[in-house]
Amino acid sequence: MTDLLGDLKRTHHCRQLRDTDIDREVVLMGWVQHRRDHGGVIFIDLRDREGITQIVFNPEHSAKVHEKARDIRNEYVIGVKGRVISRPGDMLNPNMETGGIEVMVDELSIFSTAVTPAFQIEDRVEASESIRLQYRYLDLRRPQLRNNILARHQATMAIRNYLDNQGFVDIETPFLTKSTPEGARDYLVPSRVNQGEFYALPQSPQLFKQLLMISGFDRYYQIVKCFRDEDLRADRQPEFTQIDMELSFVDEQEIMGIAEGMIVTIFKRVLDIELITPFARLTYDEAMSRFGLDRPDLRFGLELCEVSDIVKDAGFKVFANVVKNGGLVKAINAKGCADFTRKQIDELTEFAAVYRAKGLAWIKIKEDAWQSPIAKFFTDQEKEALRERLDLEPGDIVFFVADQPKITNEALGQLRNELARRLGLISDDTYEFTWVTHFPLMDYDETEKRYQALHHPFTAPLESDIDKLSTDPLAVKSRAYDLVLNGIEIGGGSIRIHSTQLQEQVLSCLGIDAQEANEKFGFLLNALSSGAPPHGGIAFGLDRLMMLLCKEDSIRNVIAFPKTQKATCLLTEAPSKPSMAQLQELAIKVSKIEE
RNA sequence: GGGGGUGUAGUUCAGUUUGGUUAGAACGCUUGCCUGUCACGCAAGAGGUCGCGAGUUCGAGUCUCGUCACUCCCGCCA
Repeated sequence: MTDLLGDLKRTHHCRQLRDTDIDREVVLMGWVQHRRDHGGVIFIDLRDREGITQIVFNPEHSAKVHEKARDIRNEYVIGVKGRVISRPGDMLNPNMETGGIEVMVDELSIFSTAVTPAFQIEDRVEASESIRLQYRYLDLRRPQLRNNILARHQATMAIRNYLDNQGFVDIETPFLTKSTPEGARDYLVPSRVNQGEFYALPQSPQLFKQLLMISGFDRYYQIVKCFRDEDLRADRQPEFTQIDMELSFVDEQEIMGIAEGMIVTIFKRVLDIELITPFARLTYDEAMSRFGLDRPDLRFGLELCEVSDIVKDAGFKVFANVVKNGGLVKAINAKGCADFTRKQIDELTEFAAVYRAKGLAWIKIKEDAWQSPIAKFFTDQEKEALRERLDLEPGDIVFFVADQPKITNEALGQLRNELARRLGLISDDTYEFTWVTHFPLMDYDETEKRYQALHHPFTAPLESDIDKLSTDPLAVKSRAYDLVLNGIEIGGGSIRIHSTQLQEQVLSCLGIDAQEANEKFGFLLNALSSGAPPHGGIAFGLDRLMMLLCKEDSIRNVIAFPKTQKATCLLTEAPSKPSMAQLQELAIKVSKIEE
């Protein structure tokens, strides 16, 4: 039989009491973290959201309460009334915030018993992820996960405060909405009232926030769930949260400034770190050239260096042919790493192969000679040019990738990150931000044989590039920008197209004719022709941002109830099969049913 | 769709390379003892479908095939 709350009123939480509270009569409530029964005196560590306080049951103080306390087990939920006392002499616990005091219990209520938990509720005990997800309510009791969720709350409060001060209005947009043909796979929701038709859950509120600008709300924001039915990763969940913003009458600089201010506020509030602004800015072309990726990690050097011009006529046909066919030969000089073993080099080659690099050429620079399978193919002149370009000194090893530009950059850019990890060049406490700007407006989809928007079809092209839309679409740069933190994209946005005519022109470039455009985005085109202010916006991945702030390597650890890699919820066992009645109501026949 | 890793007690793992007696350890749990611990201590005890299924074998946790789950990555993710 468990106790009711009765007229017990909690007076303090479990991280609150100090020696200034000695002699005070208090009521604490919480979960039993540990019980230490000495036969006589019993100690219990009482835990709540805030922390832990030691409570004491002494038979000499109250035999009846002590007797009752003998039944208490871990994770029972109890309430105690008692007096704060100082700990005797050398019994202070400097490892606990409340280690100077304890509560001598006069009254004990056991609100709930608890079965033995599937795993111990302690940070030092790491259970497997599937057992943690199955008992997520227990996992969330662990300080690490609990603190992540609390930090997330701090972050969203800081965001709401900041954006409110900047004149942003929080407006909700629909979850049951229209499928957008471009982009990720949609989650579909069948309509009962309109049988055979489906809503889509939004991949982002993109179109609605642009409509809100046209409605004149001037500055909109929303901390909002978005849905994408694609395969999961450590930093990708099917439902995730964006800090979504849109502003009228602004340019890139103003949006980036406001976004920086928001990031600064979050870091101050969550980590008490003062970030320095403005953040670094790189153009897309520069990022690709120097780092190989559009999300460069600026915490270390190891920059990429193009050597196509030096090796284009080399006896090493692999390099020469790549250059002849429009490819790119780039290199990284890993300073002082000439002692890499054959095994290490093989591992790195394998690593590069993941990103479709066909090989990884290397040269070790020794005191007297170059040691390398390919050194013999270079003339002295070419060697000298490489030495100068790559700053080659004895003790260095240099890695080359030669392939089509996309592959060369991706493989070598990833190799750069991998080398930095292996060499311990990455500091855990450094936060290096950079904006990446001037993305290409579109790229060419080889499988579908058409141009595709890199960002989305509503992104404005650079004004100076508009005339290239018809002549050289791939050369058109956009007014899009990403914010990158430590090599991870945490946000992105753009100035939008606010002219119907330009929007139609871009859509036609993307192979979407007037009729199709009208079916898919007719409402947007109509709205654009009804008085659209110049506008733009940005959206941040709250989960990724929190992952970095909490030093986690998966966003699952900053989401209260995340899904597994197969997009299931182990706690609720979603998704599940619908009943026949449900399917009939929706006029849906399922073709793949196992019984 | 593809490649890698993992799966053994409630939990975390060892054992699998080279098949062979009763499958171990730590923590947790139960019981007893213990009045100053704080990851209390001491003693005793309970606890196993070796993910699941088939196969090879005199014999399978161990070998083979299949399958399921979790996880990392590639593709995919405007």
